[in-house]
Amino acid sequence: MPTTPRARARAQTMEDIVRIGRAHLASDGAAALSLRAVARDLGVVSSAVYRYVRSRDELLTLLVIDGYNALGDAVDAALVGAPDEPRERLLVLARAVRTWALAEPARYGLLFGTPVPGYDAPAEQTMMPGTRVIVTMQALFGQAYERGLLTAPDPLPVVSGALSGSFEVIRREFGLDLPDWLVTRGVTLWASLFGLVSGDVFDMYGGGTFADRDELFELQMAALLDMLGFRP
Amino acid sequence: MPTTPRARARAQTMEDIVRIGRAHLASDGAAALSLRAVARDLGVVSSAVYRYVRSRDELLTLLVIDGYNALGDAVDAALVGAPDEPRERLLVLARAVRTWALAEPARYGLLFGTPVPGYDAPAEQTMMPGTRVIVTMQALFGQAYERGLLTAPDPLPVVSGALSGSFEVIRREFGLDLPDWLVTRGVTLWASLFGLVSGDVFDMYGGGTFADRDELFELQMAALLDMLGFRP
DNA sequence: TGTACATCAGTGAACGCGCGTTCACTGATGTAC
DNA sequence: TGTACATCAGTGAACGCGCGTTCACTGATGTAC
Repeated sequence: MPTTPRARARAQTMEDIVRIGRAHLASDGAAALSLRAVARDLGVVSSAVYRYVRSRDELLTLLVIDGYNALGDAVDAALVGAPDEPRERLLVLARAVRTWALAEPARYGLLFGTPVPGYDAPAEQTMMPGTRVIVTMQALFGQAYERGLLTAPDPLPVVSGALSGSFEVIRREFGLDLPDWLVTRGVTLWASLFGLVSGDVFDMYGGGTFADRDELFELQMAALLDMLGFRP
Repeated sequence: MPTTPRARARAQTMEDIVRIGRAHLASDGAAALSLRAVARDLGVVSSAVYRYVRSRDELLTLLVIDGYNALGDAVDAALVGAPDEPRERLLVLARAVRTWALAEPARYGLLFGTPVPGYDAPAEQTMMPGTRVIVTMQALFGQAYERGLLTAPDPLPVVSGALSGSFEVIRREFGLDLPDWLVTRGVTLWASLFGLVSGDVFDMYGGGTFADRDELFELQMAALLDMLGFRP
């Protein structure tokens, strides 16, 4: 894509900045991310970084987008070889999220942890990459539903008109025709999955409480997939 | 308790330091918490704070303990007036956690969000207050089980010897006799609850995605309590 | 193909600000006789 | 009850470090004629 040497050098430097930023995120956390430190590692005077990045916040935004895409790519890659069976594919997706999060705790924290004080991710830029995983999940909910793999709760939960309207917007956006109860349970699964993963990554249970966390996660996911409506 | 004027003044100043620290946590985040800033607000020269607190990390520890206790107190207070019905009491507990978290996002983030880089909470001091809510939950699981309100999943999940051993330790520590499947589902409920709450507090769904988040939370909790085994 | 001009990456100094922690000190409060 | 001494809260200066951002500048790269 970049044609002239200068343009190629620029693209390379841009990549380097994000890579170095990632490393600083991992070692010092998002709040301590500093353009001066990035410049030092880049081997350049601090003001030079401003040729590439308008401000510290813009670098944070680049890292947020980079993180969402890395997670999305990891999930997509894991699903490529998975069997065409919605429950199994949801499990594969969940495992991929957890594995990525455990391997990249700082990036995971940037995306799903405490917000960075004084920083608001610009929705126009982060929305698309930020919804990749939930979009994939929704599609799998749709498949499971169409194939009759899900049992509706009995009695059906009562959803107010206002909230049902929100669900309708989601249905239209994703072009999926899921009933209200499934949207509800789907968003419950989604939020719960991030609870399980955060519990592991942020070490919410004490260090040695559970002998085998991988196994615990499998059991937890099984419980949550039952909750979604898969017949046991 | 403190008898001499000097001791009373000391206790008061200690309280002030924690109170000011809480305010800074809320406005600037844990990573930016600074003893100098606390000293400024306390109306005292920066080195004076070292008469009360050994280091910045020690102040963080005080705030962690303070936070866990505030959450524990909020939950206990909510349960005082609640009916003697395990499912209802679990709902009340969950609502209390969420309400507290939404009212105190910074403190919630300190306890359950991204770890503060370079800081490790000393387990000897934070363990006790840190487990208050889960201990209360476990007791409610126990009550529900004894009263026959819960249906075991069928088939029962298979738990390895190692993990079952971890469950046994928990059973002994809390003096409760819950079967493995219930410990599993209990810890799933616990982690999922914090997923739902984090989703709300850290704004994981976009701002206006759901018309009524309180209602959504009720629906989500209903789904999770079904998952635990309450007959619908 | 060669020249003139425009673009751009990177420099170095500066502004004004923040931080944690140590240290020798003063003066007030508490205690033992 | 009074005095001598010990304890302790708070001061102010200092050390050595960090940060984001702006600005006028040099020298290399790219482009239009």
